[in-house]
Amino acid sequence: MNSRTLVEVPHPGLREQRKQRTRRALLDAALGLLEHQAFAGLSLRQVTREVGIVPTAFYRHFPDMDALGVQLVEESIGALRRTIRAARDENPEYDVVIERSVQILVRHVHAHRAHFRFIARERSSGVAAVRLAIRRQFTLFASELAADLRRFGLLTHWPLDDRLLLAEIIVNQMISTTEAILETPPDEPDAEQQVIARAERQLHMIVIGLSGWHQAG
Amino acid sequence: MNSRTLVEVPHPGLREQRKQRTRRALLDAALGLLEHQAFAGLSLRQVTREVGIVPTAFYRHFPDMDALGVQLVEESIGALRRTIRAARDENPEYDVVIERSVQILVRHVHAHRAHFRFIARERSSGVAAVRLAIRRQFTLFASELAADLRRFGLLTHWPLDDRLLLAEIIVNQMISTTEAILETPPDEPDAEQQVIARAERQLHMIVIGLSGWHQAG
DNA sequence: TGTACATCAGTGAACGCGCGTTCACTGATGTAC
DNA sequence: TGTACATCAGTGAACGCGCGTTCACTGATGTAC
Repeated sequence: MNSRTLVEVPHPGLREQRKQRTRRALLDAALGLLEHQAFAGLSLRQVTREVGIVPTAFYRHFPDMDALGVQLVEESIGALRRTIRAARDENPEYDVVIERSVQILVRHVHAHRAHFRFIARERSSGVAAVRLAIRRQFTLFASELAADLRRFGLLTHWPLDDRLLLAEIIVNQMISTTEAILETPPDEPDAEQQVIARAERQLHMIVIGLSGWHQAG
Repeated sequence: MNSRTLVEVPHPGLREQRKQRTRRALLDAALGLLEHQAFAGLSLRQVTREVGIVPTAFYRHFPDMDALGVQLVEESIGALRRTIRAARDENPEYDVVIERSVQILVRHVHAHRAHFRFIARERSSGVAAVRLAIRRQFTLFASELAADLRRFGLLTHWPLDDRLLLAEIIVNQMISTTEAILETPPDEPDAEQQVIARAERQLHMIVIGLSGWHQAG
């Protein structure tokens, strides 16, 4: 199997390398333009102009703009989910998970600001294909979180359904936090620190406050 | 003052009546078209075509499409806020407020489905003027709720800041619930009943679960 | 290694379309006397 | 009540513009021998 792969792809090939570079440039150009406009308002001609190729060359890479948008969703949320999963695996003790999770979210939003702005904006508006792709990823997120919550030890006596409801609340809260981070000016660390502090306290309120709920309620 | 008003506007005048009817028709036509597309993609010509007037006549009513969008935001959220405030005033006992609030939300989403879809979609994307108008209304909502929470008796010993954080969590949760209701097909009451049941349980988890938090945490 | 042919990323002209906005206009409604 | 003028919501032609998509093409890269 290894040798077969080597035979089929000895090295990518100069032409293929250049093609991949152009494809990447189209995705990055779109992402850059999406900082200041909605995906629905983004034209094929704008993107190719930004890259420096002729509009018709776009069709060598994507059948239409929708396909480019779905690709952006998949690489954005894919990277986020992989990193958050990995971080949760590294920190199985529930009492540091909240601080760590907020830190991870903040770091990710900084590192992939454009991707997150795109996701936040297209989440509930715009092109149907893009919106559905985003929604599916968030559902996956919540169910992964529900499974992990169990491992934290606090909520093992809860029914599965209630852990899922709680996971949804947390995901909603983190989406809202992401939007708040994106809205703080990049040059105001104080404003952002305040957003972070608020997010941590809100997650504490939800998770720790609710840990005793089934006895109390 | 009364007589002055009567003198100035004895009756609206035939021409003024017709103008207001056309203005209303423009707003309603836009709302109808927004069921199936984003505001940023809505053209002045589409709206006037729907109403049956010539594109240039649009300028007799609004300086541009942005102004029409902001007007839609204000009438949508204005109506919602007034009704929810009134309902809370009618039901000062905190233990019925959750069920009542969810009922009110559901009834409103049904009665003003198009308005709510518009708000949900434009909340985080699209035109800046519209987005900012929506955000301001939600902030007002949360601070009104924080004030009312105090009156329910449960949270009087909490610091003001924490009541505000909790109010934000609840508003986020209700926005999320609204989006879930909008996504259930109108002809599937079972699916919607499930959304309602989940929303009520999640609000219970937040409000009742957290009421003992300051002692426990 | 050298040659002859195939592939295919990117080119450039052309198309028809819907857009926002301008402008001078029309004719019903409103107002002053 | 009747007349003469003012207002102004809606008209219709025209404009320049950016759009997505088609098509035949070019020339560098890849492949078979």
